Amino acid sequence: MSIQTADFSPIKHLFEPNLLDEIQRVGIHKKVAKGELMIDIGESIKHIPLILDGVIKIVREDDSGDELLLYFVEFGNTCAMTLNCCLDQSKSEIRALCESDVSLIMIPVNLMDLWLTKYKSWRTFIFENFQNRLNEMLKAIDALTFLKLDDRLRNYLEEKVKHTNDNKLHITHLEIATDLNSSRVVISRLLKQLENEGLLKLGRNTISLLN
DNA sequence: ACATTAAGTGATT
DNA sequence: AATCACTTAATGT
Repeated sequence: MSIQTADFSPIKHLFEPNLLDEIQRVGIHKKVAKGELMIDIGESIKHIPLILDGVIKIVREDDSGDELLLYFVEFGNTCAMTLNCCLDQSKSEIRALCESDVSLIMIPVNLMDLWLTKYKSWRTFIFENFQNRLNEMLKAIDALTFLKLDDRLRNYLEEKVKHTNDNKLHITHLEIATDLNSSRVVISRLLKQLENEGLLKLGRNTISLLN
């Protein structure tokens, strides 16, 4: 996939013209299909992803191999954890999966430092990203420690709907359970409860949010 | 028709 | 809230 076919409009306003030129020259445009693994835990990072379109989900894994959803990354953003890894050349602490089809630009890591001194808009972009991610992370921690599972489930569903622009979600109870690091049975019961409260409608492989 | 996968249920910790 | 041990229902081959 050549860089020329990439639609830059989502990030156009973020960077100064000179930088945009350079991004166009050195960036590699990639399209990744829904469900694909982008970065796995332990992988070293050679490129910084700039997301043009789509949503990526960032998960953490515990010792027993259970996944826990940390947050989503949308267009015009980068994953701060990735940036983190780039800075000290360490291995990835997280796993990145495509929540939808994703279109992105890969920037070689070595340019990251250079651009920090060279372009003001790049600095702003990086700092803002760190800020955003830090906030997202705080939200994730809050949810984890202060919210009961049924509240977390509700948040989760809301966020899903926001990302897909469709209040009919195509997802299984098991998938939700692994995202929230819970068990399928519990999720099924909570969902049933929400259905009885009239908040949603359940089907096989689908959950329809009502309002 | 049979096997596989998703979802529902009661009991137990 | 989690786990077990089922059952039932929907789908794929």
